[in-house]
Amino acid sequence: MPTQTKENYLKAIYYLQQRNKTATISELAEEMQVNKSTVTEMIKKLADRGWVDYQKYKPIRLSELGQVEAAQIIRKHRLTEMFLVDIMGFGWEEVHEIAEEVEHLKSESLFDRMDRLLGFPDADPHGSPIPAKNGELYRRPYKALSNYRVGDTLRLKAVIDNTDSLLAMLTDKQIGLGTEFNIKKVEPFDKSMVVDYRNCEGITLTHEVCRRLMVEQIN
Amino acid sequence: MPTQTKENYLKAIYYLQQRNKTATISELAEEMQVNKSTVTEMIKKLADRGWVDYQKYKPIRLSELGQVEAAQIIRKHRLTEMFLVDIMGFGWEEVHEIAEEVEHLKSESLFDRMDRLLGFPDADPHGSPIPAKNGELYRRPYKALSNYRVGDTLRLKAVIDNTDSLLAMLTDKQIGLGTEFNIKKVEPFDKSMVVDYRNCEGITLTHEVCRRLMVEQIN
DNA sequence: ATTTTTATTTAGTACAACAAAAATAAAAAG
DNA sequence: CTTTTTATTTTTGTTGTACTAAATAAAAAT
Repeated sequence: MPTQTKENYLKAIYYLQQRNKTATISELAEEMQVNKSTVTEMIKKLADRGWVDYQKYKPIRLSELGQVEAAQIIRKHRLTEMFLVDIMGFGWEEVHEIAEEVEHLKSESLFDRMDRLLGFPDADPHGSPIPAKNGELYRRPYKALSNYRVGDTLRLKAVIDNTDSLLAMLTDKQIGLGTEFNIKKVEPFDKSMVVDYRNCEGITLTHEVCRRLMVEQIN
Repeated sequence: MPTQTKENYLKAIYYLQQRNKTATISELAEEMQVNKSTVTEMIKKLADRGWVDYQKYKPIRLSELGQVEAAQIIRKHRLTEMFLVDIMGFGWEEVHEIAEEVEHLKSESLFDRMDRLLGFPDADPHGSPIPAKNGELYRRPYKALSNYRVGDTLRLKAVIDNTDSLLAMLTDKQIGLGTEFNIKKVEPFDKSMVVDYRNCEGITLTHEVCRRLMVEQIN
């Protein structure tokens, strides 16, 4: 059974792999805010327990086992977030921190019950998919809003790299999952977008924001 | 901030104090299933941090601070149990283990939210009182069913020393909080009681059971 | 007053998580 | 293809938590 720290390493590798197919010692050291030597040591331990495939000086990848282990932690995290929002009434910008703690609980029955009470949801409150218990995950092929152009109509399906402050801003602007955007203008200078949605017109979203809004096209 | 282990020591001292006004090294060693020397060492650390009043060879007591600290853990435990039963639909015999884990979470807002959703309950699903955040606790003056005699009518208000198997047995016998008992007979030989309740008549409860059923008299 | 019980001290183990500095390997640049 | 740079690993060492066994001391009981 991994400790909390080891679980956090597994998560970090999982996310890095998702971005870059692979993880490096340096990336992990940056991510975990520790010395590279600490990471090397830790990776050896994870390799010993069969959670990562590792040969020295080579990039790191999760093993089958580690993949499942990591996915289960992420499953717990995302189920918890969904539970906190849907059942307990928290705002979507409040739940990440709490879920960071709860995801390390061992009681499987707790998470199974959440799952059932929520009707076996397939995404968390930010639209991130919830892995199955066996580690499988259906990733939807959404693209970022920043990839579209004037005239396109898009529905918000997920927010990635979501920090509390980003989510709070979106809430403030009345943007949530399901919101439908019409792109009115794209500024060539800074790639910011002017969009309409709901009863809001001519709202400017910076590129930094648009990069994080994952949408599906509906026209 | 206490570690999980230290929190468990605080709880253990709290419970022992409740029974005996005070806790000893030996009792704690037995309770925590560790060597006495381990306990001595740990108690010194707790004393250093101001959670227990301790002089060597003398009995141990929680300090004001330790009292509050312990009460808060117990608050979290009991709120969690209540939440698991009332909101999540677990049976009262299923929740102790889960709550043992959840009680160590640091997110205050989670427990505050549980509290609110439950309507600020004053007892857990087994009738044990829930401490306030400041550590205060209103202990009701219930007595054990075993203290009463033939002809008395009693309402079940709490189950103490509740193990999962005891609770499962009570559920099986259709006994729950609020159940009203009529004492029909008390066997002098083994102090077992024959009682009527609901639609059940002539049910025998051993002394071991009756000692753990805390009741109020209603006639 | 001596024995027994209980508690403490001492000395040590094991493990987790970390870092600094030196050594080494791999990759990039010349 | 050698040199330089960068990335990684090794070595050595720290800190903290939780624990034990054996020796000793204090308190309680006979």
